[in-house]
Amino acid sequence: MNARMNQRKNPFVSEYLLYLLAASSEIASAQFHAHVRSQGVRIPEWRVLACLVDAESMMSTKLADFALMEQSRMSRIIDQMASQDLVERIADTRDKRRVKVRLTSAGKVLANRLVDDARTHEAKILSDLADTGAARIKSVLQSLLERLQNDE
Amino acid sequence: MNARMNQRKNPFVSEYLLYLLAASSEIASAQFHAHVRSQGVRIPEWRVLACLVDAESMMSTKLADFALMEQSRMSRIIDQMASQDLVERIADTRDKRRVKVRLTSAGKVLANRLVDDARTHEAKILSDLADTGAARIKSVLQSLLERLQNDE
DNA sequence: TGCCGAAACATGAAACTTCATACAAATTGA
DNA sequence: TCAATTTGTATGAAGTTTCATGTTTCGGCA
Repeated sequence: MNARMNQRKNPFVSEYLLYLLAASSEIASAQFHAHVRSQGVRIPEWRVLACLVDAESMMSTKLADFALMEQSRMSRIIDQMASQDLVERIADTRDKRRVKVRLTSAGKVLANRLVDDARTHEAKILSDLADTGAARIKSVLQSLLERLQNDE
Repeated sequence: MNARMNQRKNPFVSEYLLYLLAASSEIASAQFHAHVRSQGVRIPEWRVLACLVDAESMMSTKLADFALMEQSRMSRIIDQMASQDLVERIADTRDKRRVKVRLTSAGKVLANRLVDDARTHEAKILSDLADTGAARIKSVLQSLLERLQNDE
């Protein structure tokens, strides 16, 4: 099923950093995403839940930024989540252009449940990696992100 | 402008492995993807080019697998690339169900050019990372991928 | 203050992706 | 051998995402 075996046949792609990143992300996420969907939650919704779980509320643009999606898409995701009573839009009285988004109590319950599942799943991956050169993967990625952000 | 700054505000997400992977991939790729688009090539097409650059030809299903996309989507991408004369479908005489895809000579030219650009871009990222804990990122990701593949 | 450009969101229309399924060819195994 | 199953690919219809743009509200500054 999954790609990237027979690396020998693809010298370029199988050693190309951006491919390794995309493939790792894709494959690693696939397992958990299946779980998310089995709970009736779509991936973009899960991202919103995950971003809001630690924040009282967040401006919709910033949410889009964190959740790695376009503003217009975020706008529609919020629509859908609002109609499921998972989040609500709050007017910002300081700046009337802004819309803050926050979890409803049903949203919080769902978000906390999924975040727990995510932590469990992550722990499993990390423990599989424990005896591997990949053990420090999180800090490696954090450094990469930091660098990437500095030169844009 | 990109997310993930102010990590303090998002304890969960900013330390969650799958998020770090997705964000790194997304952000790191964004720069190069802009270049790809500026050449009139869409991202899925670039992936196909990159996968084929080292292979004489590849079965369409395997191509979808490598390029991290669904079979039905790949089928349509191939349509479009074929109509641009970048790839061609070849019947497999051994197994008539199969369709092999290979680059046309125009496709090869484009693929080689973009792969060169990709290598240059990658070298730049890696050299920015040289003095960082992230320097061994490629082998870290390769280990991760290997592990991920073993337990599916 | 009043004007102008920018920022935050929302939304229609076009484009793209997914899902389910269809069809054909190969393989299995009774 | 041949029915049943699996594999490889294509495609319609439904759903989603993007792009361009509209509206509203801010902020800067002459």
